[in-house]
Amino acid sequence: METITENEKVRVAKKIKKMFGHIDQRTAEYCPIRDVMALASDKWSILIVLYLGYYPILRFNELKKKVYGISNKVLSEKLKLLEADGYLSRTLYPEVPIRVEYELTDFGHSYLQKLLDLTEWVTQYSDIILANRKKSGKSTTKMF
Amino acid sequence: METITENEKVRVAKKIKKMFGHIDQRTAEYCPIRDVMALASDKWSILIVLYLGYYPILRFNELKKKVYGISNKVLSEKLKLLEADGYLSRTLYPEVPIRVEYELTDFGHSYLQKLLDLTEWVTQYSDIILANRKKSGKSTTKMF
DNA sequence: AGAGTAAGTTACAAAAAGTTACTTATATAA
DNA sequence: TTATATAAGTAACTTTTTGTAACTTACTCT
Repeated sequence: METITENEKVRVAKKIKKMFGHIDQRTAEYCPIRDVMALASDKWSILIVLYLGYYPILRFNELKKKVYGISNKVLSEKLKLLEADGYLSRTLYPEVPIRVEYELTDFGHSYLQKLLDLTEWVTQYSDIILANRKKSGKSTTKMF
Repeated sequence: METITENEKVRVAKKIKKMFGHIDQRTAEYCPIRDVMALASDKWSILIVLYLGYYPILRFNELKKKVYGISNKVLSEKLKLLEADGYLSRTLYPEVPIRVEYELTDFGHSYLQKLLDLTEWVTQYSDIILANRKKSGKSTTKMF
C-alpha cells in the first residue's frame, strides 16, 4: 500500500467535492451515492454481479448455489432491483419446468469493471485488515 | 458508457477467477469479499470515509451532521469497526466536555482512492440508472 | 446547587433479512 | 389416471439488524 502524499489528499478532496456537488448540503437534495450505491454496493448485489461476470448466464437456482447463503427471498428481491436499475437482464423461457436466465447488460459489465478494481484491492489487502482487526480489543485510540 | 468487447469480458472473467481463488468453492473457506467488503462497502461506511476524505478531521457530532440521517448508535458502531479494520484513527482529548477526533489512516486514504473511482462512476451514470428505474414496472423481462 | 456540553450507551420499537412451506404448469412414471 | 418431479419464485412467520429517544458521565461556568 503506497503512502499518500499531502498533494494527493488535496486532489482527492477536490474530486469528492466535485462529486458531491455541495458537500455540505444536508437538505433533501437527491444524492446518488446514497440512493444508487445502496443497491450497487450491497453485499449480495456485489456477489451477484461478480458471479454473473464470471459465468455469463446463470439461472435462478444456479445463482443461488454460487451466491451461497442467500435466501430465495433476498435473491429474488435483489435480482428485481438490479434488473430495474439496468445492471442485468432477465429472460423467461416458458418451458416446464420454467427456465429463467440472468445476464449482465452492457451497463452491468461497465459497472463490474469498476467494482472489480475495488474488490481486487480489498482482496489484496485483506490480510492487513485482518491483522489490524486482531490487534483491536486493545483499542487503538490515542489519548492526549 | 463504453460498450465492452468480448475480449474485455474474458479478461474480466479471468480477473474474477484469480481474485476468488476457487470461484466454485461454496465451502466454509474464508472469503474477503464477503467479510471485508461487508463493512467497507456498507452504505454508512462509504459516507463516513468520503466525508473524512474531504474534511481531514471530524469529531463525533460533526460526522453525525455530515453523514446526515445516521443514528448515534450506528455511527458509533461503524466507527468502532472502521477503526478496528484500520481505516481510521480515533483520538481522545479528555477535556470537559470530552473531545474525540476521527481521521483516515494512510490505509484509509488508500481505500478512499479506490472507493472514489467507484462512486464517481456511480455519480456519473446515476441519471441513466434512474431513467432505467422509471421504465421498470413494465418489466424488462424478455420471453421466448 | 443547577445548567450546559460532547460523546457516547441503553432499552425499546420498527424494519429488514432469513426460514420453511407452498404454488404453478406440465411432462413423465407408476 | 393419478402421482411425482422440477424451476422459479411467493407467502407467512421468526430472527436479526437498524433506528429512536432518553439517559449517563465528567467536569466547568453561572
